[in-house]
Amino acid sequence: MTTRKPTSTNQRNRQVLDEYCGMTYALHLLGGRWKLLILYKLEQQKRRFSELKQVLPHITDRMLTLQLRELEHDGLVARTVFAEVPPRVEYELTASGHALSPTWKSLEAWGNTHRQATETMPG
Amino acid sequence: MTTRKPTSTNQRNRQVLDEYCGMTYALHLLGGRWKLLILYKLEQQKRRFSELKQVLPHITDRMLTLQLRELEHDGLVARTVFAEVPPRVEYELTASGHALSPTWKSLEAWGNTHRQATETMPG
DNA sequence: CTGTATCCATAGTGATACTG
DNA sequence: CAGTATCACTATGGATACAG
Repeated sequence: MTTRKPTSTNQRNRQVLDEYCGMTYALHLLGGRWKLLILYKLEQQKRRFSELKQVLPHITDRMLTLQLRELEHDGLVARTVFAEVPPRVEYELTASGHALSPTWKSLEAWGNTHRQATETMPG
Repeated sequence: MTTRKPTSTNQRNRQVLDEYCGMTYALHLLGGRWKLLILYKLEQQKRRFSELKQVLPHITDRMLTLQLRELEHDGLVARTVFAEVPPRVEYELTASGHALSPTWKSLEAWGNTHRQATETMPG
């Protein structure tokens, strides 16, 4: 039975999250292997589906679609379909998406600093 | 065979990460359901194992131990064992752990803002 | 070109019982 | 008190084939 629902990732207990802060909420929106990377690539410029695949070399069609859908659902990415032949779809960040910039700059800075501080660690 | 190694979470392809930035590196150190919460609780004050269990009501012994070990291994948390009876162990943030404060304040702020902006969204 | 459907492997998490 | 061991389940991610 199990009622499989593979069309959505990160749909864990929201109840648990609600007990905590915006931080945890944010982490769940951003969790997973690809979302931050996608956001990062879209911050630079708006891109088409195939362009995202090129700048995210290891991602599969399925995962890109899935992650993009969730990002769209969560209001971080806007999707524009052009009624053309061949079909064209463009993705770009919303205001909320762009508002994340300071955060991940901070996170990136911390990551780099901490990485250096522990660079002798085995991989 | 599969060589099960359940003692460590978040040990995915580091190769993929290396292509990217400190942000992604940081996300892998911080990923998972509990780490940010643990860090958050430890920033307020140093705590014992049982005290952490109390402030993290839904966590299991196993997960708390696992996450704490990784945090310790990654240099974010310091563990102090007191040779007493009954045993006492205290956890506290390292300098690197504390250095994350600005980041998660930023993330939390974004989370709260975005949450309000989308609060009409269905759960 | 931009996806969707199906099947599958693995990582992450949790429940429970047991130990120094 | 502060863990460890074992087993099980679910979510996440991936391969491949197919479709509008």
